Amino acid sequence: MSDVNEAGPGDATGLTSTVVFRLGTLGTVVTDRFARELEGLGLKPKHVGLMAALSHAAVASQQELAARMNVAPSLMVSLADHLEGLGAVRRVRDPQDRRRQVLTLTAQGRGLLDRCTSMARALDEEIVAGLTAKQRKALDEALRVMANHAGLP
Amino acid sequence: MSDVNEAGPGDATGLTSTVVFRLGTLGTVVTDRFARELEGLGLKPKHVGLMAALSHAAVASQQELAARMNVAPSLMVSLADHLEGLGAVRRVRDPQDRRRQVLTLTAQGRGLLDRCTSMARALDEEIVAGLTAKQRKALDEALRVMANHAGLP
DNA sequence: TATTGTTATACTCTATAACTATA
DNA sequence: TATAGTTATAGAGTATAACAATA
Repeated sequence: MSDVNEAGPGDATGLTSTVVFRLGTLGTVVTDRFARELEGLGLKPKHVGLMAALSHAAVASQQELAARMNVAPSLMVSLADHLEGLGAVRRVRDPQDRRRQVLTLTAQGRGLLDRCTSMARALDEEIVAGLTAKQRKALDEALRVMANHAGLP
Repeated sequence: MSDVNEAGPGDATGLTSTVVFRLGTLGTVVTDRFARELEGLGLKPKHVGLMAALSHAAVASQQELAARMNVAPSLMVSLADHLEGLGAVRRVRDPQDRRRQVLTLTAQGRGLLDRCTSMARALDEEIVAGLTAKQRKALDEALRVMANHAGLP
């Protein structure tokens, strides 16, 4: 009887062949790579995530956004501070409830997000370089379904 | 003319539909989830990654393993310390070169890795719950190709 | 009193640099 | 002198807790 842990690379049954392991490792290298490219814009992946969230939900309070992104409210403050400093978002007090800071993406912010999206698309090409058109489509669909299943945007 | 950033959720052209964004976000939530399950075993994902690396390359020095896992040698020390404390790995000085610490996975370590692999497989089921058998197969293949392309195990 | 945002603080992870021993 | 491993230190990232303003 063969020991599952004696398998070599390309291993069909070991830990490294699980979706958990592969999504985890690929996610890390891909995000690190994206982060390096973003450095030139003075941004980190979380800043881009916030801009993307704002582009979907036109306006939102910091608390709402923090909840949606699964980060602490205190972190949302520094993300918003940074983007406000770049002129990418505007903070306005909600007149109905002056405790709330409502964030909106500025035209400049949209432009910045567009540039980040272009960078991500270029990176996508590298990542899926070894896949056929059919496989890329299948991957896109699978990722979309899994993200949706996990409550992600 | 429509603005690409005005798209709503389910967005086909925005940042959130890129492979970069989806692999990144899914990777994070999946790894966090795995990490929570590992807590009961006193392990973190990196410890499991080291055991998996050892199960593939029967024996290896700490430096070799650090290079393979893309971590600093100093981090390898603490990972090995922890696993040695659990009886999962054995450290032996290479008699040929007494500077080298050669790590090997013990029988107990193999058992522990098996348990982690089972946990990962169970998690896999949840992650791909929304996919058909055909889609799961396509996903597996795509992940395998991309990991290989990125130089990952 | 409860809630939003902010600030202060601490914790986790990991890398870099200094050090020890072997070569 | 150079290298493997270790230890000491420092930085990034993020959360928790204390605080201020508003409800």
